[in-house]
Amino acid sequence: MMKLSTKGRYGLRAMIDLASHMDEETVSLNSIAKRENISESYLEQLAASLKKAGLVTSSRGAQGGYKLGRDASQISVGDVLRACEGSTDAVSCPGMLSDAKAGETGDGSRQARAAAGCAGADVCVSKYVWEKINAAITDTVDSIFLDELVRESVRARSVHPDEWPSCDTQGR
Amino acid sequence: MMKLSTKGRYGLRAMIDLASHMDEETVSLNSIAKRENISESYLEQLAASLKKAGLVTSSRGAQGGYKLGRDASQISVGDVLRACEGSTDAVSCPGMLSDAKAGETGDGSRQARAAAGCAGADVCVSKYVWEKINAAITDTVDSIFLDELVRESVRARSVHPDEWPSCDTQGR
DNA sequence: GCAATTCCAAGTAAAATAGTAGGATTAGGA
DNA sequence: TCCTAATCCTACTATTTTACTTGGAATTGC
Repeated sequence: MMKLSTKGRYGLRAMIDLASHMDEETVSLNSIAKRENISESYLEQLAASLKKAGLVTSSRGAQGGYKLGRDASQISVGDVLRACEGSTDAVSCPGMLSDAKAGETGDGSRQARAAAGCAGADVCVSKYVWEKINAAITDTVDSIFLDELVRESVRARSVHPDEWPSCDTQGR
Repeated sequence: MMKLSTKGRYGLRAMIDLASHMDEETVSLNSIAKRENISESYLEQLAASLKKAGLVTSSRGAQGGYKLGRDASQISVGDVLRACEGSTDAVSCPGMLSDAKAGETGDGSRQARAAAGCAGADVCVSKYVWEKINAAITDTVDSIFLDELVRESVRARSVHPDEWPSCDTQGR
């Protein structure tokens, strides 16, 4: 139902946590997992994606751990979500990419394409809508950077020192 | 991964189709299903949701069918998606609603709340992000109305009379 | 009455999600 | 040099959600 999965949600939480501990040499997944109340082994998978995307670097062995791959001001929420979720598109319609699988019936007739694709009157008008939705999401997530969120979190803590509103751990 | 499901996608297609046939007395699901290449029985379920939301009206029996519940210029894409999908929120975090299930452990200590909810440093800073994403989506879908899409689809058909780009029927 | 239609409630196969499990590898420190 | 803390890697699995299908009952125009 168009929900962001835990990958994106936990991933962002982990990155904010990491950005908040830039002073430390390295941050272990174990410490993030404890602070954020997320399964460590599940975090490992996210860390792998984040590393692949260059958003974090790691060092192995004892006293090893993770660091941000670049300054927090250069990492957008979109970067994180795309790394963890694969994409931030709410809709991707085959017609938007390559014309996947079209003409599997063997002939290239209009009839065949219509049967394989969407057919009929309104055709890809919905595509026009999906593009707008995707653009709105992209614009939003690409305009928020980690440093802003770290500042926001410091502020939130000082305003409500002993109030920890429950958030998205079991968000489904 | 934050995808709109077929409910929302088919639902919008069906509504555009219906809006394009406002001249007819009623439109049967069977005819929509054929034109849009969507399973009729699946459409029935969407029709039920759309009807519940007041977006369509129906008449039973032979020659029965559906009509738009109000003028196409008064039905937004957001109306349709919310009816079909339940919500358009990409993320809904428990903390945004009632404090569901908090304190199930029996005591109301901070430790317990932290364990049940999200705990630690960044707390609900992510919430700030989710709200922005949800607002961006809402703004977008609530600013597009069916009449615009009908006009757009008429135009699209006249510009590409024999090109039917495959769209979102098997969009996953 | 019969055919076309909406309406309704379950059931179901496939896919995606949200994890777990079990180890191999690496490196710092006692 | 071993021990321990850590990343890294691959696979497995339970649960949930999705995308339908099935089988009918109720309604109404012709």
